[in-house]
Amino acid sequence: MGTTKSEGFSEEVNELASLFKAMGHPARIAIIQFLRTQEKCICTDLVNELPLAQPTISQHLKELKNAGIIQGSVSGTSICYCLNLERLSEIESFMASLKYDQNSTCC
Amino acid sequence: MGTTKSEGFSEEVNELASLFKAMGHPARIAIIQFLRTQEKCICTDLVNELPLAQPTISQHLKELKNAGIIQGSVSGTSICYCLNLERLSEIESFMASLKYDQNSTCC
DNA sequence: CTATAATATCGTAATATTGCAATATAACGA
DNA sequence: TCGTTATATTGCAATATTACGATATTATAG
Repeated sequence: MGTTKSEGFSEEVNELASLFKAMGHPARIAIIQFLRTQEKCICTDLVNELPLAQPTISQHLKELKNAGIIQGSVSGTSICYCLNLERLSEIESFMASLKYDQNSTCC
Repeated sequence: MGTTKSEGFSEEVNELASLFKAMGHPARIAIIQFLRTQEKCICTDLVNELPLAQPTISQHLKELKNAGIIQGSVSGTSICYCLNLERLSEIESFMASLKYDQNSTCC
C-alpha cells in the first residue's frame, strides 16, 4: 500500500495516468504556463518567478522532463527548457475522445 | 514539507493542478474511460471491472466527485455516476491554450 | 587555475496517497 | 422485520511526495 497498483490496468491507462499525474502540481502547471508565454526557453527565471527554492524547482523540472512534457538542452552554464507539444497532445486526444459516445445526462 | 505549497500560485493554477491531480491515477483514468463507453451510468460494475477492492474504488469515485469530474445520483440501492463533461472541458481549454504563442523549437 | 553562475543531487523531515479488511449505512424485497 | 445488495467510512500499514538546506557538478569568464 502507498504504492499505486498498475498491474491489471492497460499500458495506455497507466501511461495517461502518469502523464496527468505529472501535471498535478501547481508548480508544474505554473512552469508549463510560463513556458507557454516565453518566446524561447528558460532556466533560472523560474526561481525568480515561483515561490519555491531552487532545488525544489529543479526537482519539478526533472519530473516534467521524465514525463516527456518538457525538453531541455544545455546552453552554456544554463539549461534551456521548452514544452514538448507532441507529448502534450496526448492529453488533448484523450480529452477529445471523451466527448463521443456520450448521449445525454444520466444523473 | 510533504504538503503541496499553494500560496504564491494563482487560483487558476491551483485549480488546474488539482484537476489534473485527480486524474493522475490509473484507477481514475480507467473509471473515466469506463464511463465514456457506457450508455448510461454505473456503480458496482467497476468493482468487477477493475483490479481493486470495493473500498478502494469507492475512494477513487469520491475523489473524482470532489474534483467535479463525475456526478452521482442515488438510484435505489445503487448510485449512478456519470462524467461531468463541462468540468472536463476545463482541461481541454487549458491544453488548447498551450498551442498558441509557440513559435518553434527552442531546444 | 580560480571564482562565479547555473543546475543538479543528496539527505531528511513532514505530510499525503494508496489499498484494504472490517465495519457501518442505506434501500429494497420477501 | 430480516436478509440482501450496494456503497461509504474507518483505521491502519506501507509507500510516495514535497520542500529545502547543504553540497556537488559543470561551464564559462577572467
